[in-house]
Amino acid sequence: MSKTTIKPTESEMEILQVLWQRGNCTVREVHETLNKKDAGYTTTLKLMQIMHEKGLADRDTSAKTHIYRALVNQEKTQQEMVNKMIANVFNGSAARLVMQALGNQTASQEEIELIKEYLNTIENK
Amino acid sequence: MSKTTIKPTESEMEILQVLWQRGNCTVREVHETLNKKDAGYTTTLKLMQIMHEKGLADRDTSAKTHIYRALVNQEKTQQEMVNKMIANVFNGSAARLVMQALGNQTASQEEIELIKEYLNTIENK
DNA sequence: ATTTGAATACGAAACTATTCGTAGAACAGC
DNA sequence: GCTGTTCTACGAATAGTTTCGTATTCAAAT
Repeated sequence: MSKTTIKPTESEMEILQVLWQRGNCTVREVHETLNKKDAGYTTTLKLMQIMHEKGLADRDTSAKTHIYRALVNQEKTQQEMVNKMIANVFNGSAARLVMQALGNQTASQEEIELIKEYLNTIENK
Repeated sequence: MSKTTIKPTESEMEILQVLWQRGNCTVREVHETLNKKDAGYTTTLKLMQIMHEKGLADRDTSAKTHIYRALVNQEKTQQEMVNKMIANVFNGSAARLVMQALGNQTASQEEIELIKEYLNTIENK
């Protein structure tokens, strides 16, 4: 069995989203993408250094300004977090989570169509 | 605007699930329902006392053994946590979360049927 | 009434996460 | 070469979470 799964913290997740979306990034780029009023630059730097220590991110230190990239897979990480939430918040019922997710304002008509197509896909096999 | 939403911690969520399922509970009942090998009784007690301080739970202290009940609504809390996850992990896309949730082993055939019905329901209005 | 067992209260330790101050290195422009 | 800016490194302060040890209270049973 491989090493126990690393669960990113909330701050780490925010940074991972930027890295997943934009690929290789400097600390400055990440920091400005998530422009939180509260946190300073060195906070973002520190967090990304910790992510490197934990194995969540890799970095190229050949130049003065380091380039970071995500080391964990986006789908796999999302899958793990959803599973954890199903177990921890929805008592093991994926259906309940889905319905809560679709019942809110963030689920648009197009998204619902996407999901229906997807349901057909997984049902036909 | 009401007071800022309280986000339960992971341990608090475990306890809330018991309170939601079983209604009124003593600390002993909660502790034995989630029989974690690691945590002692006073740990559960302390957590539930903190939940009371935070307003997550109410308690009846008229008898020696206190009776706790959840003060936060299950659906509302789940909704908030799903929304947070959509924002924080799925970049705002409810559809992506749903697909990840349905793509794993915890989604059974019956659950998928439930969801299809639900989709028809919300589409017909 | 004394003992025993179970409950609460409380504080502190251990751990984790987040934030920032400060120092020093690298570099660009003058 | 200096000067100022940008970057990394590092340690420490702060905050939040989880854990448990210990003291005390309460009540039931002997």
